[in-house]
Amino acid sequence: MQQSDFFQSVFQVVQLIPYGRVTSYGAIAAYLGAKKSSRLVGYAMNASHGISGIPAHRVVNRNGMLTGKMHFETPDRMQELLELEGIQVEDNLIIGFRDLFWDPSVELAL
DNA sequence: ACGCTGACGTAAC
DNA sequence: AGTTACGCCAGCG
Repeated sequence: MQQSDFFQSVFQVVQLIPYGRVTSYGAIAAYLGAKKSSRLVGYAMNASHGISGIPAHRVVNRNGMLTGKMHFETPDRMQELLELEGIQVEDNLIIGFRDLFWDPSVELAL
């Protein structure tokens, strides 16, 4: 494997995100037991470009803001994909983010 | 081989 | 309550 185990874990969690739901980098990092490494989660997403099945558009920052939209094929692609899943987005901010938030440490840890 | 940057988040001031 | 600084680790210049 080229990517570190941390990266693989991130990809796996991201793929587990249900349709119409979103999560944050920090939530994934916390689930992996490295909340301080939240930056690595975002960085892992950057590596997900060459991997299929990684809905990076469902991963946003703690504010529910589409900070990484600029890294997609097109800056508008991320918001577009979210709206297609029924998620309302305005000014790069997910509306009802708290309600759509999917926490792996809660949904998976159970 | 070395250093800076970067899809974040928390702590400190 | 708002702003600044730091940590984390991999990728790239």
